[in-house]
Amino acid sequence: MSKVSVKQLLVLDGEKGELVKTSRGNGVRDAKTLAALKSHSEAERRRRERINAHFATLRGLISSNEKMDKATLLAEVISEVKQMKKTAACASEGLHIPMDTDEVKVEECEEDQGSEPKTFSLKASLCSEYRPDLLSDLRRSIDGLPLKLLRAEISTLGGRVKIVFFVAAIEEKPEARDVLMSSVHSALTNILDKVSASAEYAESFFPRKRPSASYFNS
Amino acid sequence: MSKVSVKQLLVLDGEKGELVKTSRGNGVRDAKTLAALKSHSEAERRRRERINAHFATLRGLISSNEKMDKATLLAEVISEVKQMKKTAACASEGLHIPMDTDEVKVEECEEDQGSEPKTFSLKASLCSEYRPDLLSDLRRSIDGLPLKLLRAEISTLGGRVKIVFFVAAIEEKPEARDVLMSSVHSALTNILDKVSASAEYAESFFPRKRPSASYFNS
DNA sequence: CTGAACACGTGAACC
DNA sequence: TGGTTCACGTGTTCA
Repeated sequence: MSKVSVKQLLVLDGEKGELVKTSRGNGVRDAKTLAALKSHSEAERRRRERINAHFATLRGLISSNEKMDKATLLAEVISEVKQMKKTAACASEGLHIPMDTDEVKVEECEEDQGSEPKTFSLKASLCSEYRPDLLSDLRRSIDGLPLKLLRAEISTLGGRVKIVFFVAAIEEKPEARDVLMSSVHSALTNILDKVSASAEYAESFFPRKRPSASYFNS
Repeated sequence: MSKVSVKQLLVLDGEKGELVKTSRGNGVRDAKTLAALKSHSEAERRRRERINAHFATLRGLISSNEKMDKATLLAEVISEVKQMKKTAACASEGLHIPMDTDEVKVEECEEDQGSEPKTFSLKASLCSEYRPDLLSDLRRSIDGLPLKLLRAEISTLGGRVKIVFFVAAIEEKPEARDVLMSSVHSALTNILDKVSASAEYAESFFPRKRPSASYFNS
């Protein structure tokens, strides 16, 4: 172990709060460790400022206009996010409105009965941020599968898009259904991943290493 | 001020990390202050646990599946909340709902200033009954014009569709604007005529009014 | 060895 | 006066 194990006493003067060394056994080698300690505390201070800036931002974002405890602020944020996710899911389910959560869903539709050969229908949906090649990618993925596209619905809202399409497949074997459903699912998931990869816009604006050019104060 | 101002030296043993008092000048009166100190540290510990529990909850709520820094986690939460608020506001107010009357509209957007070459933006919209080849017809029309498609919004409701798209054009001459606008308008009108031609019989049943999209008006 | 990230205990301020 | 919240410096650990 690389424990430093400095055999010395660090004496904290309770009156002035200064830290003085009582170098026991060796001379003045504390210049380095002192500098290290200082940079350490400064780094920690920067970290604190970063986090607290985000806290301040959250305070501004939360509808409540009272000043809150850090903990209760987080609790408020949590409940608000939960509520928003719930209503978003509701809106996305009932109406076909693309809400905030990216998702892909594949479910079985009603059985096509009586027709020969036997077919079954799927309802697949993809909800994501829009990107230019989304539709062509989607078409390519669908074309690559043994499916017949029955109907498709596309809706957009504020840069987001929800695509629902209904496809039919010939049922060769009963066990082929799940395979097909999962392959549809993975095809859509790939598209969704490609979206989030290409739209990787970083809203991060915190200088990693900068001699503290006055963060912000509001 | 009720400064305690204990005149004593606190000696930190660097080897074991223990904190020992070297009571300077007075005896062992720390029984009370020690208890207070302990309860203080315990309270602070509880506070930390509370906050960190909320951090953990947020980690679970955020869609990202990586484990993140506290600060980045907060940043992520902030951006998600912002996004949610944006789409929520958009959904409640600015929805482009396909209404009862077929129409095509072409209007000028805000001027793009400062960019070279000079461009200007148009907002064109088409609202009609849906038919299968509508989108491909539209795309063909748009591709035939000297326009750059900036953004398009498609929304559907009950078999009707409204398509709004924003295009930019290079402004060669000032008088070319009106020419271009009218050509866009006629292109869309042609598409709309083709739609109503294929669904002509339905027009006689619903001359003018329709059950409108009432459930968007909360 | 430097740096980043965390938990901890403590001083200060505010009911 | 305690009780509670915050900021700070520090020890520790990991990459």
